[in-house]
Amino acid sequence: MSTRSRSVVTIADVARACGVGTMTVSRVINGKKHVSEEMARRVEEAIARLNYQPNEAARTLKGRTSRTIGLIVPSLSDPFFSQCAHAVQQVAAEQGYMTMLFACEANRSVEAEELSQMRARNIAGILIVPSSENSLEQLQELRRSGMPVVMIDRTFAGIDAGEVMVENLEGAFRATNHLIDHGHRRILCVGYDREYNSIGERIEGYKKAMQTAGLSQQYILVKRGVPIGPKVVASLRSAKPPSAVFTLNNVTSVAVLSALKREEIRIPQQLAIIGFDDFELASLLAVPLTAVRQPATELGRHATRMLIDSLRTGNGGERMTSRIVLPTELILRQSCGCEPISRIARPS
Amino acid sequence: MSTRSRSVVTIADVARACGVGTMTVSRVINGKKHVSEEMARRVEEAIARLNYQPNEAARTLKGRTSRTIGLIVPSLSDPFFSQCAHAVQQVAAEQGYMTMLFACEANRSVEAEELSQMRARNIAGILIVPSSENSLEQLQELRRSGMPVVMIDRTFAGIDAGEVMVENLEGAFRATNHLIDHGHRRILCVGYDREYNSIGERIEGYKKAMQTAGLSQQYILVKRGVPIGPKVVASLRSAKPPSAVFTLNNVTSVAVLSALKREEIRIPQQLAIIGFDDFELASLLAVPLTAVRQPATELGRHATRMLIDSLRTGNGGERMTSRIVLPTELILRQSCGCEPISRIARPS
DNA sequence: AATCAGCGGTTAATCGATTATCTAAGCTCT
DNA sequence: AGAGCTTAGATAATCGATTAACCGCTGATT
Repeated sequence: MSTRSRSVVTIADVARACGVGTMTVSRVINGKKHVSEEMARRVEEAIARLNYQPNEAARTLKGRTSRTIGLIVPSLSDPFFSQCAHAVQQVAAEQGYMTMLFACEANRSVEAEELSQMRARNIAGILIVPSSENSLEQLQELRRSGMPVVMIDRTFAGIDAGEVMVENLEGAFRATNHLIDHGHRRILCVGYDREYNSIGERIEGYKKAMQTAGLSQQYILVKRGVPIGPKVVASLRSAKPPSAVFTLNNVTSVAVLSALKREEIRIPQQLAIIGFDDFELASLLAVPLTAVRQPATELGRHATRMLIDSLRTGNGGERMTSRIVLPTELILRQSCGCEPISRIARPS
Repeated sequence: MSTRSRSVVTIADVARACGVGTMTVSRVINGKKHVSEEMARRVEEAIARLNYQPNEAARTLKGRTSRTIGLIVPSLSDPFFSQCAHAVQQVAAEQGYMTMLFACEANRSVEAEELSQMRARNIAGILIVPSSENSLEQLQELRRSGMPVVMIDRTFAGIDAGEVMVENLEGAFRATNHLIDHGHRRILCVGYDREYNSIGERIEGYKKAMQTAGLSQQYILVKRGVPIGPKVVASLRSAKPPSAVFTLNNVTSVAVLSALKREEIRIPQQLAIIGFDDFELASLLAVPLTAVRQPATELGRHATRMLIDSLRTGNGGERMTSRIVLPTELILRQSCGCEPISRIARPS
């Protein structure tokens, strides 16, 4: 017994307890060869008895890489991202990796700081839902130093990283067409900023549908932080009021719905609405929201597998331009004018 | 130029570039004394030029503790926890700490694994919303080894850790009384398991209100995973059907609302409902939900400050039985029979 | 009989930053 | 002038696990 009360059990303590060298213990821990079964049993017994646990910092320092992947999402309050994060954590855990989860809250300096931490902490690889162009350079530098990177949901051009996306254009196209099929002619496209390509693709989908139908396009696109609901309400009082809106994401849908409720505007009679990105409570809303569902869980799963693959094969140093694009699904509810299913099923 | 292309810039590289010893560089990085301003400038310039970043693993190994706190929550899909996590991350970042966020998804073995990782990674301190009694022993052991621990939202008896809670009993008492004030006599208390003391306290609040009013209590308490909505619906067809329900948390509220909607049961006419734990979309629901709001952000803030305080003062080794209890707030909407405010404000 | 291969194990170097200890120089004060 | 103190910096030990290099032994090969 030394005087040190820190009670940190090291590999040397275990070795001493068994009367062997540290290398032998290390071999047992890492399942390497050249250890007799008998010895392995003794060592394992000692590990259990002393409640020894390898110091991750030491392992990382020597091994140059931790068995940890970093996940950066813009926000945890958006269920789309939290669902995604959940999937990442599950798959990573199955594969023996820990996940460090960071929410940058769409703050570019926070995101930069987090990326910088990734390098400092010898993260094995990065999963990111990039939220600011500013990080591009930093990501590129990480790529150059051999760090595998997979981008989820959004991508930046000019960076050699994996990509896992959804069919934004197609989803938006179908959503817009659904409104057109319901007889709407003046359809407003609403959303926050267009700094992410995913939003851009959705806008393209809307545009394509409108053009194909020979309709003129109407937009309300604002910067993050600008209240968007009131603008939509105001547009209803304009000369050519829209009869329907297509909201470009979750947050927008909620913002618009709030404003419409506040103003007691009837959905879908006065204004129909269809949103990109579905969420759990969408079906319990005053008027259940028709929405384009994104496969958040699948997105997270695929991205994690892609990252871990390139970790395993060690080709993070090479090009890693895999790209997976997942389909979306249009969930029909009542906000676009479809008949409520329950009414059809059981007329009262 | 050596042959190593790993491109890891070390403190030695920086020192060499300035023609000084590593100690000097280290002093500059950590803002210690005994370095001339002139020298400090040169070193900082070299750090910037070489894009040097201290290796966190090495720092941790030597310093015995990382500037990282671990946060374990049961789930990320529950907005209460994600809001809380957000607050933790913010406060921690302000204080120069990183947050490792883990979601255990109420899985006890995952929680155990995560706690074990905490120790292996020399986490400075732990914030936890404990979800399984099984972790108690593990937490106690971590406490004994001097690791500061703060429990959020729920606590376990017999563990010497900080606690940041809400006034569960009081909140539930007021909620139940609100229903009683509306003339309800048969009030059903519904929720998942009672393995957390926070749920237990809410039940106590309900019980106290009912007893005080001389009413008899009715419960539906099920294990996690059991569908609870149908049970509530079934109770309406019993001999003594409840006229109101008090749901013990977020998840329960949503489950019950779903079932009521499916069965087309009118709220609050056929059944009034009041929930513990408010959420963003509560006001946009078909019938806006009256709920007991918990100060999730404040909870996270206080817990983080408490943890970092004990990290600073280094009294994590001592007793750390601080306890903060935050008040709740009853948010009146329409699910309990109150007049819709908008109707009052502007009769149409 | 001599060499070789593999097994089971030890010793010591290493990863990168921190830090105790030490040297040298500059300064004040009697 | 020399003791005493502060400043500026160097050297080397240290944290705990991994791993290259090495050693002695046994049994097989030629």
